[in-house]
Order: sequence, then C-alpha cells, then structure tokens
Amino acid sequence: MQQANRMNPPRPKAQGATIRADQRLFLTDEQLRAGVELLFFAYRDFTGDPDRILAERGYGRAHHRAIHFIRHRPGLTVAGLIDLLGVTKQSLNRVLRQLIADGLVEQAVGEADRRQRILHLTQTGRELEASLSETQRERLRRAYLEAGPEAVAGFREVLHRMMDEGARRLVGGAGRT
Amino acid sequence: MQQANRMNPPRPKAQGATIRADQRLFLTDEQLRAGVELLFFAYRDFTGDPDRILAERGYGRAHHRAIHFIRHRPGLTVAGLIDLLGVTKQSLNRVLRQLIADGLVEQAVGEADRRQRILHLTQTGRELEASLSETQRERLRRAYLEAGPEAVAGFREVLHRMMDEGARRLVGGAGRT
DNA sequence: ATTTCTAAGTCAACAAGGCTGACATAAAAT
DNA sequence: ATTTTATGTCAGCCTTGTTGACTTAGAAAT
Repeated sequence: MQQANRMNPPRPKAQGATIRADQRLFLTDEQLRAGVELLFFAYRDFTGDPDRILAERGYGRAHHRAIHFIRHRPGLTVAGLIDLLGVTKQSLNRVLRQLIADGLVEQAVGEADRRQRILHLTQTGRELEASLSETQRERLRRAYLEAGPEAVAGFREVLHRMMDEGARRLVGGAGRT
Repeated sequence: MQQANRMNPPRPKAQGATIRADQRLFLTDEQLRAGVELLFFAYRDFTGDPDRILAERGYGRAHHRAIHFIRHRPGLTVAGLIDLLGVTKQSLNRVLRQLIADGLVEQAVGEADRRQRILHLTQTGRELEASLSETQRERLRRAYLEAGPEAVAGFREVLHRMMDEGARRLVGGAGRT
C-alpha cells in the first residue's frame, strides 16, 4: 500500500523570470493533499481524549463544546452560544437541557434584556470542563513544545487564514485582538 | 487577556543558562486555549465547503472520507480503509455499499489474497472526489499562500506532533516530508 | 484433509447529534 | 396596541457512529 503520491511533481513550470517553481513547492496539489489528511488525523486524535472522558459520563462532543464556550465567554447568552457553535436552537437546546438538569450549567436572567438567559457553569461544570480541556491543552502543549515557538506561530497563522470571515471575529475569546 | 492571537511574535529572547518565563509565553493556558478554539473553527469551516456539495448529492462527510482515501491509496483494501478511518466495519459498509451501488466505487478481488477486495474509484467517483477536494485544497492554498512557506512548515510540524503514534504512520501515504 | 482463523458482508437495534417545521411565552421595540 | 425578538419545546427525520450475531469464502495451520 505504498506510493503513488509522489508522482505529482510540481506543476508550475518555468514561466519567465518572475516566479520560480521551487519557491512554490509548498503549494503543490500533493502538499495540499497532505495538509488535508494531516488535519483529518490531527483533529481526530485531538478530540479523542475528551471523547473518552465524556463517554464515561454519558455525554458527547456537543456537551464539551457547549461547556467550553460557556466557561470561556462570560456573559454568554443562548443566542450567542448558538452563533459560536453554528448549530440550531433545537440542537443546542437538547444538550443544554441535559447540562442544566445535571447541574453543570445554570442560567441567569439578563440584566439589560430580561428575555436573555446568561449562561454560566456551576462548580461541577467547571470541574468537568477543566478535566476535558486539560487533556487537549496537554496534547497541544506537548506539540507546541516539541515544535517550538516559530512553528506555533505558523500553525496559528495558517489556521487563522483557513477560517471564514465570520469565524475570525469569534476567535480568541473575550478581550482579544 | 489582551493579546494578539494572530501575529504572535515568537519570543526568541536571549537565553541565559536557565529558561525564563517569557520564553514560554506561547505555552500559557490562554495561548493553548486559543489554539483549541482555532482548531475548532478552522476545522469547521474547512469541512463546510465539501459538506455543501455532498448534501446536494445526498451524501455526507463519511462518503467524502471514504472516497478520499480510496482515491489516494491505490490498492487499498476494505480492512485498510477501516483502519484509516477508525470506524467499524458495519459503519463503513453502509457508506461503501451506497458508493458501489451508485457507481462511484468498484471492487476487485485481491491477487495475493482473494478474500480481499481492492477498492478503486470509477470515473464518476474520481470526478466527485476531485470537486470535493478542490474546495479544500483551494482553501488551504489560499491560507498557505497568505501565510507563507515558513508558516506552513510550522503548521505541518505542529499538526504532526499532535497526532497519536499510530496515526503518524498513516499520514501522507508514501514518502512524506 | 480437516480445522481454525481471517476478510468481507449483512441484519438488527441503538444512540448522538445534526436538521426542519410548528408553536408558545415573555419581554422588548415600534 | 402591535410586531419583533429570545428562548423553549414537541415531533419527526437523517447521518453516522456503536454492539452483537451470523454467514461465506478463502488462507493458514495442524
């Protein structure tokens, strides 16, 4: 099951004296395809650790995402969470209802707008969130450490530019750039 | 919480004999958390384009992954695909059966081992695969181009180190970077 | 040659987590 | 007073993952 990947030599061909082929080797279809697979495998392993912890408690990845954002976006409303997750109200409601029933999440009536429900974690919720994100931070920490600051900057740079316009504004949390 | 999540100037700093705290700013919990979110949003947008195309044809992400690997791993067997995807035989079978029925995938009896089924795409299958991966490569190409070769190297480096041992061997197919 | 193991396929049942559509209520906005 | 918005909920559907059980064909081992 080997091979058949490198039979895709750089296409650019010489085109005048402007751009040389070897300057764009990182943009060949083969390089891009490798990036696609890298993302697939890395993301799969990345979500694997918390998935195992969640399964023990009868939760899924959707619960993880919800409590992650509730933890890190103080003052977050239901509509805000829906925007962040990119899911429908009905879909979120199902997991939110569980989390509230289980005492991991609480709601408070919004001060400015009393229709809003401001979400926050309980102590129990914070504990679960911490144990979940710790596994992911640990994985990332190891990768960052091994790769070094320069690589990390590049990692973040590329990921950032991969995002849609809309998403870029959501990244980084509250008082970010 | 007031730092740039994008341009993330590395901290080379002159190091004495010991490691100073500011050399590890890229390893703070806050930086790591930002990385976690970056991955979430980038991956979500990254899979969004093909998802839309797939939906038009009544397929899902599982079909995409299957035809991707069938396309890029010549001689791939069913068991091999199961390993790559990390799903069960039953789960894959459902998807594979559809793809075969719809004439996107064909099977050939293995030469060495006639129990095996060697998977390959038909012309139609190759066309769909191309249109799906083109959207992803295009997104990645833009991000790579904007970020530059150095950043891309870092991107790949970090992703690679995020993977589990087992997955690293599967990446890139053949002779990878 | 017979037994055992393996690759593939299938059926059934279940769960998570997406989706749409329809509707209800309270509070804000007009 | 009316309309719009934020939230919540019911019902039903789909995809894609899971387990468990069982079959068939071919390879391997005894």
